Amino acid sequence: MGIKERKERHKEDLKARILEAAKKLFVKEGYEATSIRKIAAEIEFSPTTIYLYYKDKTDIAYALHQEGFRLLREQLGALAHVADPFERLKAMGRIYMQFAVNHPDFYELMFIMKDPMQYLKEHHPEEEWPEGERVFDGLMQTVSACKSGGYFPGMDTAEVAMLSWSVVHGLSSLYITSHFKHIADKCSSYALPDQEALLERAFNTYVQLIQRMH
Amino acid sequence: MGIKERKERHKEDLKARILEAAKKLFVKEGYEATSIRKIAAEIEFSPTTIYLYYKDKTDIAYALHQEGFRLLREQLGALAHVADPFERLKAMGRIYMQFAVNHPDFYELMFIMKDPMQYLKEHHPEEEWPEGERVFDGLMQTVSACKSGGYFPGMDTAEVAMLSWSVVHGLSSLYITSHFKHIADKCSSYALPDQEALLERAFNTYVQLIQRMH
DNA sequence: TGGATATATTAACACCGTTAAGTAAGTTTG
DNA sequence: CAAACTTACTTAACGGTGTTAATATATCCA
Repeated sequence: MGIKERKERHKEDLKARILEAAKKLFVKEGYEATSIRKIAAEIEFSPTTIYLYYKDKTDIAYALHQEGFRLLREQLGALAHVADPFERLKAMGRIYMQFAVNHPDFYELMFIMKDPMQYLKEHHPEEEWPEGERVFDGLMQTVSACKSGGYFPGMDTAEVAMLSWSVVHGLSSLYITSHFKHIADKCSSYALPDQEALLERAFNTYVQLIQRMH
Repeated sequence: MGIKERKERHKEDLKARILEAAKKLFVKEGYEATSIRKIAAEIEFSPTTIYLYYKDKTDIAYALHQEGFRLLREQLGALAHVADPFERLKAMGRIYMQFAVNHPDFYELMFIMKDPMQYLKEHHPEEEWPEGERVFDGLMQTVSACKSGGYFPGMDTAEVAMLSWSVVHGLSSLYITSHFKHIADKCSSYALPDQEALLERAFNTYVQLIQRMH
């Protein structure tokens, strides 16, 4: 029943097909609901086969997290057209938050959940996190360029980068975990409080703050 | 075998004893490892008894989250002695982050995990979150007092409050989920990067920004 | 051809949250 | 007083989870 005629099909790289199936389930039903057994059923293999290609579930979590970073970098690619460093910094924040809003499950896996970081601890004990470092480097470079343009005088580049990341992550994660929703009514003096508009406005407040450091 | 002589002991309020046991396990082993069965074993009752006092596990999660808020408000009590609103705002941020560092499991339950918010959606559909609102109100009042003192001219109180919360939450949560750890080496130009010191420095950068809005 | 090697399988372990059904004790009521 | 009812708790079970051990099957190479 399916377990027979699968062999005829291209079995090119089973590891890739497993990840593909995992991604499909993950996007549709979230991480928790993406069980090893369901992944196995999706590709019509026995559950234990998964373990021949991935050590355990956190291994798959990390692979999905990498997938998410590919997607994020794709979005960040639009920044290449923004010459002015301060405009680039602002656009970066907006794209980051946009990504969080559009792909909350991926965002969760990349920046909220502990599983992928746990994988790192066991497989790259030297505290390496290539995906995160790469994006953070881009942020550092942009902040550095802003400094060259007279922004952030007397401030440490890394500290400004960390703070900026924390701002957009704080906003994004409180939105995703729906913590914002429950205090949104206190935040909008007028009319209905569109969630995403609130994020935008809070971010603009941050932009106002750093704009004056010029 | 224990199931006999328990009745002699004070059974005052079993619901409270369940929560007590849950809290003990939770503090020692974290949320995931705190299973209904373990809680039941701890108080020497059958697992199903738990369900006579708590609807399901997210119900217990919410109770623990409330416990965490009691603890946080206790820490925030020290703010009563800080008269100057801007100093109070700074102290508030530091106490908040200190709480996250000292009680990461509670912090996770209160501000990172979805379970307690899920409970809210089912039991208080009117978007109420008393614990969160209470703390956020305190923040709003402090920001408002700062405005009266000339800070944040022309800025919206709620937006500044949201941003400030996002800053300390962003820093705290990235620290707890150990995302910071993996880019810490890029942040400290010199010597070993004490994690908590990094948080402090990034927060100070934020303070620098808002200090100039005066 | 025969043996090693890789690949996939079945069966099982030890958990989990949760529900249905049953039991024993205490309380109310005729 | 005894029967009916209620309360508090239990046992048993369902359907799921991640993961490991043991087993089979097919492929490749000597």
